[in-house]
Amino acid sequence: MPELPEVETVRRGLLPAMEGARILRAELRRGDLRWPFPPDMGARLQGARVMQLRRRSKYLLADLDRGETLIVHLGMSGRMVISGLAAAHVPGQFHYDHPQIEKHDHVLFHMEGGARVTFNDPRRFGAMDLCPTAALEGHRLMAGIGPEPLGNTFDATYLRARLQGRRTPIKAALLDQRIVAGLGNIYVCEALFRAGISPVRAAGRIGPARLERLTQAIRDTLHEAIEAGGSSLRDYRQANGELGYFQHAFRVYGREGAACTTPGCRGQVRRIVQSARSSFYCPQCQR
DNA sequence: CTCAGCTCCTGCGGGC
DNA sequence: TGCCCGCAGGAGCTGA
Repeated sequence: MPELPEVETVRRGLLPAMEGARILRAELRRGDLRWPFPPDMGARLQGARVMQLRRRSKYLLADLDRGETLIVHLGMSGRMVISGLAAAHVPGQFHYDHPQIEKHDHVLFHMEGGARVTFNDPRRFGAMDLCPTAALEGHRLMAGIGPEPLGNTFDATYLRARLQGRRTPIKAALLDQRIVAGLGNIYVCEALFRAGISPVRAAGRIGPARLERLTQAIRDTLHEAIEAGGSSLRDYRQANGELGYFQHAFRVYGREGAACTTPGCRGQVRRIVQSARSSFYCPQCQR
């Protein structure tokens, strides 16, 4: 499910329940996700205050007092579901209503203030770990991750240097988190479409002007998706990171056989498989 | 170093 | 209706 815009949307949705609040209790309903939790994770979280909730790439980072940071990855199917927060804002409602535990509810954060944040992940490709905040950049999951695409170190010059001489398809290169952080299958397809670049083109054989267009397309796509996700957040109780309204704005992803949306283009969206994953593109206007 | 392919896990939708 | 198959938004690991 979640690429950078979805994780950012989840982060913003979680802020009212988590940032500044203490974790009264972290209820671990199993001992692992993709990897085992630290054996004492529950104890290390209990009573800790979330000083700041950040995002790096597709990771949520909760900086705790005590000098540790909780690292959360949502994998393919992870969600963070808030409940109980509304009660504090509804006059006359004096008790917190939490839904029943559901299948795949793996970790429950019982927050100070009455909210509950439930981590649900059917496929369990997600992950959680604790790391000293000062050592975060060296954590095995963080080390080597490339620049944030919405940050100011990501530009055509950077991309050109990183892609130079690479014969791998640009699609695969953009999915490589070491080159640029946070992109996944959907937004790579969408950005390549907007930039008019074929997903099969060798990464090192894209000229500077087209790389400029590509970096701008990546930024635009992500910004618009975050914007759309944000607008679906008005009801924060449903701030679960599901694809927001932006999915209706996909131009190629999941639209195999549909007419290309480029004005004047007679092309049809095609689906091909690259490194075992679907790529959607218009063969007419993506070169 | 680079790169393709496999792998973890569950759920869903389409075809028969 | 039920079964089987392919596919799914991630990314670490292996081996060529």
